[in-house]
Amino acid sequence: MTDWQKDRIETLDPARPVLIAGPTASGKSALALRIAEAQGGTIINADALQVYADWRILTARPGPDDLARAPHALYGHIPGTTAYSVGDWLRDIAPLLQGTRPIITGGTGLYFSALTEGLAEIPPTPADIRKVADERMAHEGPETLLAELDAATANRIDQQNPVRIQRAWEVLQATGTGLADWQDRTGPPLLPLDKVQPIVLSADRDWLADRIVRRFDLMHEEGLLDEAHANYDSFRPDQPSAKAIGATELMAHLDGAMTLDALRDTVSTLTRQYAKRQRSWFRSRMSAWQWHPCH
RNA sequence: GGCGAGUUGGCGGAGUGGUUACGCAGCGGAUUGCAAAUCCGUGUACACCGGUUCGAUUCCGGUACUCGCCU
Repeated sequence: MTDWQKDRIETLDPARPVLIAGPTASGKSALALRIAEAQGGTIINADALQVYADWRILTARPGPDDLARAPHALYGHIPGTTAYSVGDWLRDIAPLLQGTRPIITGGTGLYFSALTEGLAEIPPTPADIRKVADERMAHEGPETLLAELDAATANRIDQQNPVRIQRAWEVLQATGTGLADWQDRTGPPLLPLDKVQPIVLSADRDWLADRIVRRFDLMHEEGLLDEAHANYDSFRPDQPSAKAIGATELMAHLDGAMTLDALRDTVSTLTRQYAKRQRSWFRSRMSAWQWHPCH
């Protein structure tokens, strides 16, 4: 165990929940594991892609050895073909907060913000409405759906962002109430910040970039290509788990359309860019958290 | 040695006598339900030296380098 981790853990109250956010490849999982072993607790996933059953290696989900060291929850519990969102995650995590002390770990800023700041209780979008929305977006374009929104919502959302428009349209369509109205009635959070020990790991840009490349090599050694082969036949680029960075690229590699070196470069670049977006979220939305350098 | 083509920002790649090409990467940002998603913002670069011109990355000459063909 490295010194900073040991020092950090000793300051933690074993009775209170711990939240660990941080950019990809910063060592969140390792820290969570050590906290669980030292103080007890259940490690709960707060990563949007690690909930999926396929792509265990690619998404850096804990493996059998890790699972044996401490109780884990919400990892790989959703089929890669099933849609999943922050709302689903909040509903999944709610009952777990009653049990043993939670150690919530992940890189999805939206999930943490929803958990500690609250999320409007909007019913999930029915599959048929999603389908219509997808088709209309493709054929008629976002402008058409934007024009059908209520004024309050249209004013609030980013009108240049097609997925924002589609979400707002789906909510209005499915519930008859505008997204803005729903958001204005947002209830209290499941886990307010003052009830938890929130940690953000911060990593030096270059240090992380190097880790990201090395992690690809580790994944490769661990059997990334085997995992890709196993997923090959059922792979659909539009299924939810296909959003994992590297999934479509891995398929391209198996098809002979991309060399291993190109795959490595591409995945590293995409991952670095993802880490940058994470940093943006953390900086702007988690300034009240306890920031801690991870190296 | 001769002839020809070329030399544009980190990379790729248009173009013009005087106003931002653009794409990628990089950097910054937004983000209350597909978030590892999606979106927004951000670069005076025109090989070098002269000449013509009110003005040259763009025209002319030379130099250097690159590529091709020839000897």
